[in-house]
Amino acid sequence: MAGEFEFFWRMWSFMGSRLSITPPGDYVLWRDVCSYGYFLLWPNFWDPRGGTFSRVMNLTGGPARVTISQGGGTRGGGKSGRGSGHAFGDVRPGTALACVFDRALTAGEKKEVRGQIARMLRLDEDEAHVAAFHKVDPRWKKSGRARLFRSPSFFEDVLKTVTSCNVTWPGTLSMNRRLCEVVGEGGGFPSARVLARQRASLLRARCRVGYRDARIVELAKLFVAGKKGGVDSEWFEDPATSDGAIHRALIELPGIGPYAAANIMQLLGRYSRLPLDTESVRHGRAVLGFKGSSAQVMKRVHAHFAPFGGQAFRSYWFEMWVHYEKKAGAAHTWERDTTGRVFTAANMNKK
DNA sequence: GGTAGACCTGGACGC
DNA sequence: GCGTCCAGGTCTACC
Repeated sequence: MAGEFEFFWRMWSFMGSRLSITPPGDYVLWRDVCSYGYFLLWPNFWDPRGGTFSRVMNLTGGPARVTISQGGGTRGGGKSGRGSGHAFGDVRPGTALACVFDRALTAGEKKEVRGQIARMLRLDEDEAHVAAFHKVDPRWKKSGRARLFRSPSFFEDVLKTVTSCNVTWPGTLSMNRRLCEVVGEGGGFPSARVLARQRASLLRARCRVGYRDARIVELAKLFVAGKKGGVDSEWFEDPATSDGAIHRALIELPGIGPYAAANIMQLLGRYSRLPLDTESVRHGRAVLGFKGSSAQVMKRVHAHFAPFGGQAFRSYWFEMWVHYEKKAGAAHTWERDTTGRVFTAANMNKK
């Protein structure tokens, strides 16, 4: 009997789990994943030829790699008329998402990973939510753009934002890759618990995070402390918490200033504030035609998008994203290690 | 409240 | 191959 049990246990472990997730009726994987720069940051990987997204997920029973496709994630030429050049571009919106894992998951892990995938892909933003945005800014109704890719956890979103501050985009790519390779379990993004145990000097030397080292460890410790005097993720994710309270709490965190706080707020689905940075100034000058000092252009960009109210960030972002795509091609065609390194305005200007 | 300078890394550039 | 300069947002000190 013991031999039979071992045989079945081995077989069960060897076979990877599969999940089917029904997204909102207008959901398009290639459009809604390749909508924000974080889809290019490790451990995330978008395969522009296959139309699949994969990464290592941190689960209770250990790391597990998932590959997500919609309508099979087929290869080859398509007839989408969207310029995708891929069959996955023709997938009917709302088609079920197929999630394939590299190991068997327990029932508890399946529930856990469904929540993480829903967060990452913004599956909570249903058709009515999208329509509310398009009502305010109809420019994006035809393309259906509305959802912005984010991380499976609030902690990863905060860390990714910290690694995007005061550094050029290739530096952000490098820091995220090294954090996953050096500290992450099984190549996944390091959890708060793991990072809280690290020495700042190790993060600086091996992950090349520079002066952010101590701030990252401090942030991780705050997330581990949670409700006990630290960062209570549930409170931040609770729609009942006011924008003002969240902004005040974020600014108090180490390494989080006005730009990072506004960016984390959009990652929490709160789109009223604009994370204005040097890219915004370039956009203000190059696309909107604003003149003056950086501070003056920033003020004008802010005023320009103010009429969009609670949707300001998405109007601002898609305007800038479309500008990137005009220069570098559609985002779902970007290779992480080539176009994905140079798509920002700062790099395109150098060209 | 506004401003200046330090903080680090990686890439570009000149020699 | 080496040295120098620059971009990038946050934090602190100072006015």
